[in-house]
Amino acid sequence: MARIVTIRTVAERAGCSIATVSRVINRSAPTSADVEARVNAAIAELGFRPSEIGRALKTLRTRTLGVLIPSLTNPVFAASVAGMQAAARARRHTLLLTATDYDPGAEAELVETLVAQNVAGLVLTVADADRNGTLDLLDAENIPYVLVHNEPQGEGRAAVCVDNAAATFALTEAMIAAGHRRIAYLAGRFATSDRSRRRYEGHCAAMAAAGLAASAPLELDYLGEAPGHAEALAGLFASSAPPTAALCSNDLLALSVIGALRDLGLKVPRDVSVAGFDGIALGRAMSPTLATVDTPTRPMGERAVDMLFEMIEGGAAPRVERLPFAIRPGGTLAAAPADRRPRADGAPSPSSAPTP
Amino acid sequence: MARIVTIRTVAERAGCSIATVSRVINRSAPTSADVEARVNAAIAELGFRPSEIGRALKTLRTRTLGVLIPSLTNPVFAASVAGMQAAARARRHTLLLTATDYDPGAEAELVETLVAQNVAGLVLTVADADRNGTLDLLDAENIPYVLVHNEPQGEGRAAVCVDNAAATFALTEAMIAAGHRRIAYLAGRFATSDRSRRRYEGHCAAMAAAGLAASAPLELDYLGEAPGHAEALAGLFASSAPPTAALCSNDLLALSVIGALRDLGLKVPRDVSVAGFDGIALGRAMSPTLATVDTPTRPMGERAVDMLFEMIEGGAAPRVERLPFAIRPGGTLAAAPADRRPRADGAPSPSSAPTP
DNA sequence: TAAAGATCTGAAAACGGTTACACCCCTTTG
DNA sequence: CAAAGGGGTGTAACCGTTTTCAGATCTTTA
Repeated sequence: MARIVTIRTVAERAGCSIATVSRVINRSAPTSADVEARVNAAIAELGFRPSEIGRALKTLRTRTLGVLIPSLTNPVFAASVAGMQAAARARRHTLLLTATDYDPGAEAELVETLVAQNVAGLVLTVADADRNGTLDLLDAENIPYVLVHNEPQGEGRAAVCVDNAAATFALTEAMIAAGHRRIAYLAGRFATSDRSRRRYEGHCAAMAAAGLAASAPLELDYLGEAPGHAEALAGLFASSAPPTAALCSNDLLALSVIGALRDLGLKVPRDVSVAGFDGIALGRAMSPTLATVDTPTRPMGERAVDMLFEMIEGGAAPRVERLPFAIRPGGTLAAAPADRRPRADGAPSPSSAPTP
Repeated sequence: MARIVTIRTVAERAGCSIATVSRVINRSAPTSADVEARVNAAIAELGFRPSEIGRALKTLRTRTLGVLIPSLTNPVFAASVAGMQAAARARRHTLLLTATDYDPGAEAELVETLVAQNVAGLVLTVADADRNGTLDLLDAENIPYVLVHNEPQGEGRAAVCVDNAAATFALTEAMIAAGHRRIAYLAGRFATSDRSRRRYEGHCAAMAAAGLAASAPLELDYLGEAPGHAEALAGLFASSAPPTAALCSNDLLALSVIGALRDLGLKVPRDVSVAGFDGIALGRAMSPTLATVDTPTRPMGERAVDMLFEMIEGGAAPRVERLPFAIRPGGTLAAAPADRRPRADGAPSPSSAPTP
């Protein structure tokens, strides 16, 4: 099965040496028009296609890029992989795709698998780019890679991302402008991830700028069928001064939180406003629409691959590239309700200003 | 860069031949406990990982599966690739992923690219599995492959799909039961694809069974930002006896159609009922929810890879496996409106029966 | 005690390409 | 006319594995 026709078969048919065939294929050295024609004819007749394996063994470099993401089920990563695929195809490369299923422990093994295949370079979305043994290893072995969605500190590592802190700052500002004072910050399982960290920093900065106290982040597991978010949130929202808004570190988590709030008998956005982060299509389609941060996921994948090639071919130095984002207003973020407990002066709460 | 440490380095360090190292790694022949320990120690110290390239060159078989899909942006394919990835990982294989971007002409070239990488097998979603030169070529070269989402005629080709005709039959029945008599059938760009064909057949069969005439399918391009569906649909719905329902050959198309109908001033489902096919998450989240056929996309990807391994390892014969589907009722499919034009006897239309 | 296994190991030949090197032949130049 | 140069080609080494084959050592059996 598979391929029986090799470069030797072609050489025989064309009446020349395998070296000449190779030269014709790769235009790596001048060849006479005569032999060139014979070789091309033989290739066409035999349906020959040079084995990438044989080629790779000699050059120790494949026309393949290794990709590692948490999960394809998350439309954010699916979109960025789609972008990578398009950019790679434009350069006649293919993607070797692996997914960790949100298990940071799987990262090392999967990256090793990819490296063992002699990929030309890697595009990775890891849990934490700041302290990551796998990335250290790649640095040491001088294997080119670009991070996507991660936002590492400093400029030592190549990455394509958005300015997570600035985005969450802006989103928090919008919430504050809508009159919210007690805002819960809900983080996904990746609470320890670099982007989660940057996002929370942005949130805290915005709260501080408004003279408000940020609450500690509540870590939730946003995967699986029945994550039991309702119970996790019950305590938070049963307090005497419950949050009037919940800022979720990503859209999928926001959807789950909205469902959990509904289970608790709370209406979104009447009782609680909710916002997410990422800008998935689902958020646009649902009702009310999801307030979130729109991020250019597909272009991020494209840019990551382009940057990777700049490093591979041009020896470009690694740098962090931040793509523009936009706050997307949505129906889930409304004016804060008037305080449920009567205030001392009995006046209506000033926090019921309309959404800007 | 990349790997400097080869099997030779390990052999040197362990004080044995490379053949013995290979034997220890693969347990392909008995080795003494002594040398085994030395080799394993050397491997660990050097951080050696055998090159898949070198291995593949000798065995002419990689631990890699080639995947070809139309697009990752469609959650249907993203989910099935996620399933493939999981199943492949369980067998220590990785996926080489390519996408056609809905261009059937790209199929041949991309499959060739995959084959040139000596993949162990292929998982494909093609436009048309019935007459497909690329598949003929794979058959001739005896390269194992499994189709997903395609529903080929006969049993000559391995495939994992749903019974498209039966599903559309059931969906059409539901529409008829809701009182719809004039149903438009809207197909995506893949109007000539095998699954589109089977789906339309099921629709026609259900219409015939109810003594109704099926309309010819209207082909729409459901990609891009502004597909201009509104204009395409304008003629159809401006007729004197416009359809009261639209059956769309997939969910993404259904979403686009709903938007186009809205642009035409028609309300869904008050004026027109709409149903899709696939069961994407978006359909559940939107309001009203999308009536559709729920298909097990992720399990389909898993099953396809498992089936592929059965063929590669066990030499299993190709067969078509149909996974179960379910009609998912949704708010976009409601009772047909009473006929707008008064009937001869002036009586109310009997078609306004409630949804079952 | 010699012959016949059973176990373990190493040398070397693949696998399918690329490429350094040598070579031939033809043209140009001193 | 000899030397130099260059275009076109072939030979063979090499890339990192696996695997065949033969050999070495040790144990068992006649």
